Amino acid sequence: MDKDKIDKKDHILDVAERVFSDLGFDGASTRMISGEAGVNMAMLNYYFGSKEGLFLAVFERKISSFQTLLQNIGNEGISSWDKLEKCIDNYVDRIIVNNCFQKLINREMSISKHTDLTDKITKILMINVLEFKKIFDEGVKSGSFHKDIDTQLLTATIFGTKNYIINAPHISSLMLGHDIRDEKFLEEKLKPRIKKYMKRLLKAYLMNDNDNTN
Amino acid sequence: MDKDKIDKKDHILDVAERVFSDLGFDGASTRMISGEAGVNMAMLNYYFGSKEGLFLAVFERKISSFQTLLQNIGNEGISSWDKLEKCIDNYVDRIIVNNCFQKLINREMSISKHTDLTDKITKILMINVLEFKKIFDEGVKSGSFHKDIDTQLLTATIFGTKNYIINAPHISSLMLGHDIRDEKFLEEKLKPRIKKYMKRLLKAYLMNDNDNTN
DNA sequence: CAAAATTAATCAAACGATTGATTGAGTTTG
DNA sequence: CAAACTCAATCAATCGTTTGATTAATTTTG
Repeated sequence: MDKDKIDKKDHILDVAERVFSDLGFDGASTRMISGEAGVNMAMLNYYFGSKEGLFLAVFERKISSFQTLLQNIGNEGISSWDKLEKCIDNYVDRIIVNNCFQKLINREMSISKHTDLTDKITKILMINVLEFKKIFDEGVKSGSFHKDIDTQLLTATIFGTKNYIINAPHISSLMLGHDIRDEKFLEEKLKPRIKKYMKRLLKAYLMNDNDNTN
Repeated sequence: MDKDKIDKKDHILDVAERVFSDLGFDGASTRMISGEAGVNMAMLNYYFGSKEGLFLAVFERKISSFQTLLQNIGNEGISSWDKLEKCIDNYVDRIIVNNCFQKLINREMSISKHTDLTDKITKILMINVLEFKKIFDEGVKSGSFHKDIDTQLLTATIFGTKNYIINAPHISSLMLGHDIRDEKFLEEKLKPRIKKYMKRLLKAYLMNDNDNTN
C-alpha cells in the first residue's frame, strides 16, 4: 500500500535522523540504522539508493518545514523590543523540538568545503539570521536600541549560545546538572530559562544605559 | 635521536590534527594520516598505541598550554572584571590561531555517544569552562556583578559565540562580508572586534543597572 | 471469473573493500 | 650487541552494498 510505504520510509528517516545526529555520518552504520528501525538492511538501499542518499533524504524532509516562521513576527506593528522577545520565544520553542536535527545541521555546516548541500543549508539558515538582524537594525534606527551595537556579532551570540547548549551535550549536561536530552527537563526547565536569560542578555546590551566607550 | 623522535612525533600530530579536523575522527583513517605524514602505518600504533591514542595525543598537546593560562589569570590579585577582560583577550587570541583545532573539538563533542574519548575531552574542556564560571561566581560574591545572573548559560554564550563564528564559516562569512578564514582579516579586524564586543556584552549583562525582574 | 504474468517489497546471505591493529623480520642507533 | 625503530605483510572485524530467492499484492489475459 502507498500509505504503508510512506509511513515506513518516514519511520526509517526518523531513526536515521537520530542516529546520524548522534554519531555523525561516518560514525553511523547502515546496519545500526536498519537494526534500530526494525527493517532489513537492504531496504535502505532499496528506498534511498545509498547511505548518502538516505542522509540527503533526512535533510530534504526537514528543510521544507523550516522556512517562514520568524518572518511573520518581523512584520507586526509592535516595538522592536517586543518583536525581539517574540522571536526569541518562537525560536527557542522551535529549536528545542528539532534539537537532534539542529545537531545534524551544525555538523554539516562546520565542513569547510563548499558543496550543494552546505549551500542549501546556508541559504535556509540565513533567513533566520537576517530576520534577527533586521529587527536589531530597525531598533537602532528608531532609537530604541543603542547606536553603536554590533548587530552581526549579536546574531552570532544568539545562534551560538543555542548551538552550544544543544550541540555539546556532554558539557551542557555537566554544567546544568541534568541530561539535556531529557525531554521533560528540556521543556519545563531549560526552555523558559533560556528564554529569560536571552532576553535579559539582549536587553542589557541593547537598551540599558552603559558606558560603551572603549 | 631523541630530538628527531620528538620532531617526527610532532610532525605526525600536525598531520593528524589537520586530517581529523577535516574529516572527523570516524572519517579519518589511519592509513590516510600515516600516508600524508610520510610514515609507516605501524608507526602510529607504535608511538600512540591506537587511533584513539593518536587523537587524544593531538588533543592533549594543544589543550595543555591553554588550560594553565586561564588558571594563572584566575589567581591574580585583580578585580573580577579585570580577570574577565584578560581571559577574553587571551581566549580570543588563542582560538583564532587554533581555529582548525577548534572545529575538531566541536565536531567530536557533538556526538552523543558516551565513550572514554568524549569523557576525556569533556573533562579537559570543563577546565576552561569552569575557570570562566569561577570568575563569574567570584564577582557575584564580591558584589562586582549582579546577584541574579545565569553564570552557566553565560559560559554557553562565551564559548557558543566563538564556536559559531569559527565553526559556521559559510554563515559567518556571509554576515561579515569577508571569508573568515582569511588570516589577515581575522587578525587585524575580527579579533579586536570580537574582544570589544564580548567585553561590552558581558559588562552590560553583569554590571550595569538594569531592571532584571521578569 | 480464474489462471497467468507482472510488480513491489522483503529477506538472509554473501560480496569486495577498507578499517584499526598486529606480527615478525629487518634496520638503525647508541 | 641490545634497544629502539621501521617496514611489508597480514589479521579479524566491520563497512556499504549487492545478490538471488521468496512472498504478497496487482494487473493482464484467456
